[in-house]
Amino acid sequence: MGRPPCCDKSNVKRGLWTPEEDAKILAYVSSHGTGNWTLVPKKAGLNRCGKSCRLRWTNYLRPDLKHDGFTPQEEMLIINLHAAIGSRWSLIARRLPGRTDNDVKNYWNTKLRKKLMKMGIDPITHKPVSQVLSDLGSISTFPNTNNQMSFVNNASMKNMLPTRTEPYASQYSSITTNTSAKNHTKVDQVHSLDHQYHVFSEASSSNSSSTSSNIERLCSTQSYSNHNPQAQITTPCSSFEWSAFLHSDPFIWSEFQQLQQCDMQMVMSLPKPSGLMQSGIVISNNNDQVGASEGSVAVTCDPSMSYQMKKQCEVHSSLGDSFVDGILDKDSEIREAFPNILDAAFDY
DNA sequence: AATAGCGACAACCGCCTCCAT
DNA sequence: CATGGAGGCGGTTGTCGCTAT
Repeated sequence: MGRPPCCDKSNVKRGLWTPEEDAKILAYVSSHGTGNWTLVPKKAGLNRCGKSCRLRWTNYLRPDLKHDGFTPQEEMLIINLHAAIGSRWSLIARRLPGRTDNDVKNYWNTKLRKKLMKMGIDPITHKPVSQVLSDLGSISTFPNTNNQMSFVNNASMKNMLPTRTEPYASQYSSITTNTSAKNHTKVDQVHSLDHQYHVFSEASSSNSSSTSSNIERLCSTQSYSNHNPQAQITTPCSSFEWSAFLHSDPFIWSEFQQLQQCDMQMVMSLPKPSGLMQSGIVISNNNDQVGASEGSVAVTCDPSMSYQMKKQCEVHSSLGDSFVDGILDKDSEIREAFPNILDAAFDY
């Protein structure tokens, strides 16, 4: 026995909205405000589902929405937040004023995912494709090796594989002597990211008794590392350096240089930029790229800029009011209490 | 000129969470 | 404490317009 529908689907209009319908919603909201969307269609004189009205308002009609294209800074933020928290579009959208979760999701699916794949980065794991392939190759418990081939045969994968020689494949292969890593099952490797996201879900539950412990487990950029054997042994002094990867590719490197020249003020003026510090962005104090921790992207800026960003991060972190902010705040606390925590090797 | 293919984006669907009762 | 409903969310589908053939 399922839940009854919120409205009579057969009698409500569906599909694209007309300007007249938009006007009715705007008029209704301007005089009554939002809330109780099930009553909106009736009161506003619309033959639409209340849920549909709410979506139309939140995704399109809201006056604070931006309808222009995404800026490079916004792109960067989306990529890094996606690397940190996965496809939690609403959380990501909250970091982008004027953007909705639908906007971000669509932009990711149509543009950014393809862009990353062209760069040779797996958009799901945010790892270099060669490493993803080597991870797959190392999983001997696959029923048959055709799985790997079907992965490679994916059209998009074909496009990116021959485009570059990726330097880190050998570097990753050189770090397989860690015994703790060997103790992990292959299944663990496959599901390490899934696990991370699962724990995020658990932690986001307000009444979960394990919330605090989960947050503590997640509250640093090592959340990947803690559960990913390969990442674990590469951080913080990973032999793989993103900077080398970025430098090695003229296309990518020129894009980063362009980004570097862009005005970072926009990023810094975001309501809660503290996410930058935790979502994988590593800010360098000099003009040389520094090796970012595994799964992150390094962004350079001049020292004063870096200081300003860090400063602002500190300010905003104290104002955190969301789940992510909670995690980030906790991270800051732990970093202060255990300044060397990122230097410690994790062994589970 | 017709049309197939594709990308972008709007909208929908169904599940989940939260909260009022 | 249990339950039902509203709203939130992520994944998927539909539609439109542009481009290549």
